[in-house]
Amino acid sequence: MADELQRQVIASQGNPLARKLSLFVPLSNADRALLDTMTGPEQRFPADVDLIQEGQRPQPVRLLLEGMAMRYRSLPDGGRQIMTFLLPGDLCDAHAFLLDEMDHSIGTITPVRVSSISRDMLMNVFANHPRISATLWWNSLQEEAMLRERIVSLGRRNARGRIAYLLCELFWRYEAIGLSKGGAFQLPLTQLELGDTLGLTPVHVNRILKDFREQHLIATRHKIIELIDIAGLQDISGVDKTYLHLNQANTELAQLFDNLEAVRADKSK
Amino acid sequence: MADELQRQVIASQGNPLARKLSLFVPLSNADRALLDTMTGPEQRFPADVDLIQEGQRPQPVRLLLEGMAMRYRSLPDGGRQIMTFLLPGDLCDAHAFLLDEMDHSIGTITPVRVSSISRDMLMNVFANHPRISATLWWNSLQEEAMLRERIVSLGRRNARGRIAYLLCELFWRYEAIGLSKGGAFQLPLTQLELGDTLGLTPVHVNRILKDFREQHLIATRHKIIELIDIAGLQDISGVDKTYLHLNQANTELAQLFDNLEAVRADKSK
DNA sequence: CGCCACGTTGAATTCAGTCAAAGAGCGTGG
DNA sequence: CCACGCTCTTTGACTGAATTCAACGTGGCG
Repeated sequence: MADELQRQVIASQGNPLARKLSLFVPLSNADRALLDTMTGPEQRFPADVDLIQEGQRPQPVRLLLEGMAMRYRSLPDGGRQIMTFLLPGDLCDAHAFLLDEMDHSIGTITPVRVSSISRDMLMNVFANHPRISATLWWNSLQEEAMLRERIVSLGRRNARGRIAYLLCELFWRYEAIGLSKGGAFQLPLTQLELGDTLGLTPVHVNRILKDFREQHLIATRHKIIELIDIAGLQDISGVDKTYLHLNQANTELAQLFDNLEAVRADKSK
Repeated sequence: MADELQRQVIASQGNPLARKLSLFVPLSNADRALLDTMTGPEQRFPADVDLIQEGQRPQPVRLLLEGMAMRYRSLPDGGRQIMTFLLPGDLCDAHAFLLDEMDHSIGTITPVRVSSISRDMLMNVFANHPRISATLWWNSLQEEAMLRERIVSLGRRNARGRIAYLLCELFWRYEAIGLSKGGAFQLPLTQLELGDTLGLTPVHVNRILKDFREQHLIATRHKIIELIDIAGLQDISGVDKTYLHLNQANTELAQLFDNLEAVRADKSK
């Protein structure tokens, strides 16, 4: 317990990428230093702009430092499906740079601060730093797990379940990166955006949120939402937190990567 | 027709993994030889069994050689959501071995033949064979893209659109690995399974398939389905084939990996 | 043959969507 | 400072796509 607290204290400092990746395995100071050198100068973008659009060639990997963004796809009929929300510490395309063409867009929801990681830097990390590579890998596994959970939600949960699930996921993710307070966190999404995420109309989202408020499951003020009864929401959605794989590194494997790193270090002497 | 498809399965021997990965970049003979050495002895499983279950620790990566399997999740209410279908050449968990616990199960739909790739072998490939690593990477990117497309389908398409989309995806995937003939391929799924994939009841799936048949969009006999009017199905679903990223390697990047490989080879002399 | 899972069809029900309109919040500019 | 315009939220009445329930058909297999 004390260990965990200690780790959180360390984790909540400095580089948002390091903070995020340390959720997987503890990072050494050397690791942190390396991660600090990976990111280029900071850029800012306003709300409601696209960082990259469907059909474009992927750009250097971007790291979200502050604010909220989304992966989404525009449909022929004018509709939109939001697939993922990007929170501070998330990488915009940890790997998509292998592909010729984006199959979705990334747009800002709030004003954001981002920094870029060059391809060369990333290739260097993959070639020479197995443990950091592993954490980046874990990061994309977690993303994939979130996509699967979204599929479960859209396929098998009703409107109440979907909304309850999304609120839980966002809360857990904000909590993990130290951006929650009690059960409360900043939720800058409109009801239209919630609907476009969950396959619901904004009207219906509104009705369900009203219901949740009346049942004292949540409270909202301005752009802050408080999950008063997380257990209740979990129950409504049937979601199980383990899919986020927080602090669930396969320790045996992490060890293996450490060894690989040690071997590399030896060779280079 | 069934015979012909079956013969195709047998005829298209050679390593299914190599066949799949070569969809991304052309593989050299050395690459193919390496891929051949990666896989262990063949195992067989009957239909309707789990290769691995939710909550278990991921096992050595499995490669599907023949048959069909699925990733799915069982829900507290007894329901099931199928997230992905695994076809010959697909890896069961190219990377999940980094995690402590599976967040979903993998079950067979038909009898299958699989072989395993040991962790050591995989780590070796990642450490020493950048181009193969890149193809494996592309493979998981493609999987992720399919998950996103599923989300779009479940979130924004009606029942007709969802079914049309799934038929197109399966056709394109079978076609890519040489297991289709004209617009026809083996579809061993029950209508219940289709429903569990698309968030629909089997009853409704049945009605829509009937409608598709009457509109001469598809024809079914036994477990073979023929997409008579693929353009029509695409139109109904609004799906765009590019999300599968077939033959869409970022050539510039592939080159980069080749160079990296060359440097490695030099060093080892 | 007879079982059993799967497919098919019809009728009633319901959850969520659609349409419409009014209210609330917020930035901007007069 | 207020008025305007805009977007977002809220609410009600109606509609409809998909579900549910129920029954019957069918095809493969021991």
